[in-house]
Amino acid sequence: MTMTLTKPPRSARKAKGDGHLRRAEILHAAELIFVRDGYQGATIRKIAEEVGVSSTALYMHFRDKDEILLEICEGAIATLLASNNEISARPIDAVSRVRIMLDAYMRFGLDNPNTYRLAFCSTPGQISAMRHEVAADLGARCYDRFMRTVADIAAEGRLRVGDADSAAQTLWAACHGLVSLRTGGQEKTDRADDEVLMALMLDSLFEGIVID
Amino acid sequence: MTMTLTKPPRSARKAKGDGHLRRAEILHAAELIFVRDGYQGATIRKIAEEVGVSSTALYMHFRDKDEILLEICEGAIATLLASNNEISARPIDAVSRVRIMLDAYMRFGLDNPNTYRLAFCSTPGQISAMRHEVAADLGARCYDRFMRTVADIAAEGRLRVGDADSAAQTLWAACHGLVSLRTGGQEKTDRADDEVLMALMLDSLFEGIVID
Amino acid sequence: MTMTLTKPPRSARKAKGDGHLRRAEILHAAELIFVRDGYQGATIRKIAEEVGVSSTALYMHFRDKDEILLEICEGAIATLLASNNEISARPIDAVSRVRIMLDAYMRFGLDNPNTYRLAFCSTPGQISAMRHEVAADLGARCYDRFMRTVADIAAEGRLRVGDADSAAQTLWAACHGLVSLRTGGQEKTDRADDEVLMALMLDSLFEGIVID
Amino acid sequence: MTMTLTKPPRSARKAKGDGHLRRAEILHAAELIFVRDGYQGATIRKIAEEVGVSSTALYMHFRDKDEILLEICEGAIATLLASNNEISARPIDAVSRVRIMLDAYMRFGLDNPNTYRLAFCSTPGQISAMRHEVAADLGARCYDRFMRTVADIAAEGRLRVGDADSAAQTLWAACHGLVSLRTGGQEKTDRADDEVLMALMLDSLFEGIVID
DNA sequence: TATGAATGAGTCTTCATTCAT
DNA sequence: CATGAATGAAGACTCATTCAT
Repeated sequence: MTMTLTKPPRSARKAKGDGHLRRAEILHAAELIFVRDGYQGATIRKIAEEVGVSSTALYMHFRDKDEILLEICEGAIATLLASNNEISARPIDAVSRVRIMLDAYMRFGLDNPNTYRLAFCSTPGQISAMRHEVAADLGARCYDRFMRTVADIAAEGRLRVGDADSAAQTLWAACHGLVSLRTGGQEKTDRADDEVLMALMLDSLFEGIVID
Repeated sequence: MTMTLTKPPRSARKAKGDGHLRRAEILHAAELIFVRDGYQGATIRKIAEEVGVSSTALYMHFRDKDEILLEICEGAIATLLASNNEISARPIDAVSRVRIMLDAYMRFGLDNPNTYRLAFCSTPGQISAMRHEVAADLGARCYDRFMRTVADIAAEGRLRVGDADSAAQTLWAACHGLVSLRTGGQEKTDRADDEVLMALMLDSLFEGIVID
Repeated sequence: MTMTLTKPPRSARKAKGDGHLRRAEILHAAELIFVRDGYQGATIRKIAEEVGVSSTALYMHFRDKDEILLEICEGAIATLLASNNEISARPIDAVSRVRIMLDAYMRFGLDNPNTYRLAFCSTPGQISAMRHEVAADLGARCYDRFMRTVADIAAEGRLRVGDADSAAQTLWAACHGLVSLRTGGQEKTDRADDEVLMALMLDSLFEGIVID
Repeated sequence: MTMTLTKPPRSARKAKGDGHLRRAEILHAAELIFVRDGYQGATIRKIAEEVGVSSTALYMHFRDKDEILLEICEGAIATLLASNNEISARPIDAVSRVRIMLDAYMRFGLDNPNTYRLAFCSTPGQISAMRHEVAADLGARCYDRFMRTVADIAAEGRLRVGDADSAAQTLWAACHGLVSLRTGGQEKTDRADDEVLMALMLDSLFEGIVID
């Protein structure tokens, strides 16, 4: 029921030499800085320094700062979309599919905390509006894929609430919260293991945390 | 079972004379700016302008920018701590107390979205490390209060999992996720109402979202 | 028939201390740089260095770079407008008034070459469009004052061409050309004196340079 | 008495193979950019893009940016020099020759506004000093040719002032002023036609604008 | 001959912060 | 208590130019 979902190396087709290597390098460095210093704290200079090139060099590969950020977001969301598409096609019952999707979602977040936080914890308005649409569209399709699977549960009559959209949002939000807290660095004392928490989260959501 | 928990208006009178009034005024203005312009968009100058004084004046009352931000966070967390303390003292069963705590927590977040995000969604490193400890400490006590109440459920033998800490983290994280998504501005289409989602979240967590 | 017309010191009413002194200092320095390095070559940094302050300091007195440039232009044009207004009110014949205006115009240009070139030799589009209107309006009124005086000549039936506007533009343009060349640094060999050229220009324009 | 004097189109064929064609192509493109974006707005990159080659390629043909600019200026001035030489050889009276020269001069400026402004309205210091000499020398010969023709008028005893140099500078300056204003974009309202102004300028200069 | 990648210097501008008053 | 003036560091971004290929 679990599934490891790490971001692919972004297809480094080095046919034309190494042009795309630098691009990937920059994206990687940018992600590192984002975790460390937050969205706005990730300056062009810091990223360039991390890569080991001059600030100017970044502008050869990306139009502006937002393009870097957005590309990371898009990559993350696209990965999740692919994941959701794949899982939704599996010939198993709807409840299992939803659980697996959520599990994959959380694992992705915990495995790629920087990318995750950038893509899912940043306020819009921090990114250029125009480009934001692309990411928003991908995200919408990603959520849609998930919501439709939740609707399958409803179709089986197994949903405690009739509204598939509400149920989907609730489930997604809960898992998002787990990743968000665990990757936010808000170290609470005596933290249980990620695995335990993920399993408990899914169990709670589907079957309840208390015994009647 | 619900409980509205909005931060008090912090007495925004423009009356001169008392130093503490000015301090409160500044905090109030700072919060407004946070709502409008986000974390890093809240500059000292904007805050000063909102208050109607010079930038320099802020330094009469606060050591630096972070101190303002941190004080707001502390206020938010302190409010929640008070809430948790009050609820935990109610002569009702543990499950109800936990539900009410979570409900109050979510309402607080949705009612004070930017204060919430500032306090609970910002990465450390965005705020001066030293001062962060104070907030972290308050947050820990806040969480502790909550966790002990969850432990009460366990003591009643009604917890599906023995580990109260894991359960508490899971519950808190799920509710945090809801607030986080709803206040993050990642507008998904066709959103159900906040009230519906909050209720559904609690029901799902406690009793499960699917029917066996 | 001549008239010295140097820019006034910009009314340094130092009632409120010395706030306006810095402003004047900056304007003065900016003018110097403009002559030396041209319009776009006059950077904020160079101006600040000339004044002896940091670049940042300029922003306390001017919103942005264009505001500095524009203020200089406005001052120059306003001075000319005042000159034209004063001369047009003199109780002498129209031809004399026009000659004196042109004379004053050329003298202003030769006495304040930097200001002059900035105000009259820079292409629009080099300055923020919005602010440009103010200067354009002043310039229009300045020209209008002149043109009306030329129209007085026409009313006296002494204009070789009926169209006062064309005549006015021609006269103005010719004198502008003299100032432009003499202040442009395009040192031609063996240059006669400014005084000689100015007189010759006016004589030629009004009575012709050749003898029939 | 008029004479159209437009710069030749400089053979903008894209055919590869000959180095000199490329050079001409670049000069042609550079002129286009000057018209569109002005002196400093004409960047190497824009020029290269217009030509359809990389920025680096320009350095195969020109030492640096100034060399391109300067070559355009030289071309312009050389064109004028050729014009002046041709006109000065015509078997007509000196006054006519001077009028035709000035007419050709103004037409050249109005037909090639940006080349003109580049060559005749830019302050030295905007262009590398060393290279400026070449253009200055050409300009001097150009002016010399003109001045000698004015001297012919003086030799005929028809010059109102004995000093041919002063007269030549005055005439040239006046016509320069017309072109300068008309190409500077300082749009005054209700502008008469270029043709009218040019004719009026020449008539005024030679015969006077007022009637005795 | 041409290029993609890179760079250092420089552009305007904004920030949090300090100091003399 | 408050301020106007000032500043150094930093922000994103552009430019002319170079170098290895």
